[in-house]
Amino acid sequence: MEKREEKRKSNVKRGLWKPEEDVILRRCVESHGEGNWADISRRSGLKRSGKSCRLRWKNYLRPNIKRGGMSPQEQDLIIRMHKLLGNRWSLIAGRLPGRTDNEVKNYWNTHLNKKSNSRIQNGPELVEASPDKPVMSTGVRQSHGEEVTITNWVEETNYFGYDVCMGSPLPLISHYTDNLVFDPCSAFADFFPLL
DNA sequence: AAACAACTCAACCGCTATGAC
DNA sequence: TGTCATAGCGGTTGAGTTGTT
Repeated sequence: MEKREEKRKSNVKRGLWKPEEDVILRRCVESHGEGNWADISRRSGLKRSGKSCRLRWKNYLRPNIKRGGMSPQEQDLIIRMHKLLGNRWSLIAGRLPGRTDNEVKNYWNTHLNKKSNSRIQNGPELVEASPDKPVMSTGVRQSHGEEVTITNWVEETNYFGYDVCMGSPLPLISHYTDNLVFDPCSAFADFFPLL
């Protein structure tokens, strides 16, 4: 029997979460804490895998989660970060308070991918990151692509000089007044924490 | 109103990283 | 050092929704 078929026939529940399941999971996490998802899965009595519980909590139930449409600032930041990092959704989401990697990824695939492509077509040729050919490496997941030196990366992306995404000589630090400021210093610290 | 296509997004899958033993 | 269990990540799927003919 196929592995996948075996899983489907097991008694682990899958599919959309019901509101009552959310309530149970929330109570369980609040009383036992985040972390041991296999244990939470057992304690909750929900026939969900630990993995499924973790995902549901992380993407929908945890406090301070932000739902709804992306602001123009958020869109802009996603495009810029994607230009630098490629499909490193968790890193990108880390700079968007209240947004999850899954949400950022979905938003990119459904909305911004086209927008970004059209910008690239209309603008000058740019260095582009991709999962296959990352412009830089964070050193967090070395299995993804080859390492490049910081110097090469700065040269390739023109990181500290120009707006890489738009291909125009705009300063990277935006004028936005909220916390969605693309600050190269903090971004650099995120990417190279040991330097 | 019905049929079909296109889109959206929640959830799942497979893989890698990490930590405990 | 090797093995196992678990967490986390990115890619993919598929059900539901919306738009078009």
